[in-house]
Amino acid sequence: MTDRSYSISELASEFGITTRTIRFYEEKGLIHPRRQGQKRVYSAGDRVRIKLILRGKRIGMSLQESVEVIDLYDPAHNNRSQLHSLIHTVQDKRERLLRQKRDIEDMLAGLDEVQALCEQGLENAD
Amino acid sequence: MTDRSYSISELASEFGITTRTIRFYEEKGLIHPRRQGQKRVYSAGDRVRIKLILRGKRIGMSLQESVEVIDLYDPAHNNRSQLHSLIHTVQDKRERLLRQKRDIEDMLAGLDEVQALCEQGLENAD
DNA sequence: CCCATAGTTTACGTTAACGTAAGCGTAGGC
DNA sequence: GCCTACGCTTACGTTAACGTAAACTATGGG
Repeated sequence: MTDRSYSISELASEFGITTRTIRFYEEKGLIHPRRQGQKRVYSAGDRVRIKLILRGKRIGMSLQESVEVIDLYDPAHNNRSQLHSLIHTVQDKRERLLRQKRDIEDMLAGLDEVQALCEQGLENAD
Repeated sequence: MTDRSYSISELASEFGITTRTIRFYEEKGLIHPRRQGQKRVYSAGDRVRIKLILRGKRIGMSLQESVEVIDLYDPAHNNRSQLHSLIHTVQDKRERLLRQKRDIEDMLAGLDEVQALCEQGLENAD
């Protein structure tokens, strides 16, 4: 069920992006769909990678940065020779994410205030 | 105390950006420092605006989007004729921020797993 | 007096992340 | 047999957000 495959336009419409974008991601080495003749065929894994890339984009990561994070999950990178530096990388990412989370919470608090002022303004306008 | 003024290089070094960046923000209409002769003089308010712009950048907002949010706090925009659309805008921003927050939390959870695997790998390597 | 420091303007260069257009192949339906 | 939909490659265009360089001004110190 999870091993079905997808066409490029199928994924494009699912994620609300263009086929050009998907080909661009391949051009940049972010995904590696296999081929049937000329045509690209995407696996469930390819689909997840795209999903994760888009998640990264939503929180302001560059494509390269997203892939960097995604590849952390890849066991291939888990050769013990680099486990320590990997942990360090993870720690860096975590700190940046926590800061972003604080930034977002601050901004949400600001929006709360604005909204309160708005509603107050509406009441007084009666 | 909060009404002191700042030179361009002072703010640049405080925020870890270049003077070019600050002038660029002015060029784009994001800030409007006053002048003493030729020289730009920044108020505490200008400083806060820059700070907020950089906060927006950290969470992946464009400069225009940041200013849009910052201007929500500006009472000048609070003419009741547009209070409803303002509330709508606030609601939109809020939803996007909440989604970003979820994205970040998901990613943090992923990092937790990676780290756990790393530490496990280090133990087994003994 | 001269130099170093900090500031200014103008203008061309650069990178990321696609958009857009041209020109072509191919498989299915009427 | 031809059209339509979908896909492919190649290549130039575009926008945001600055970087970088050149050439000039102002000023305080030694």
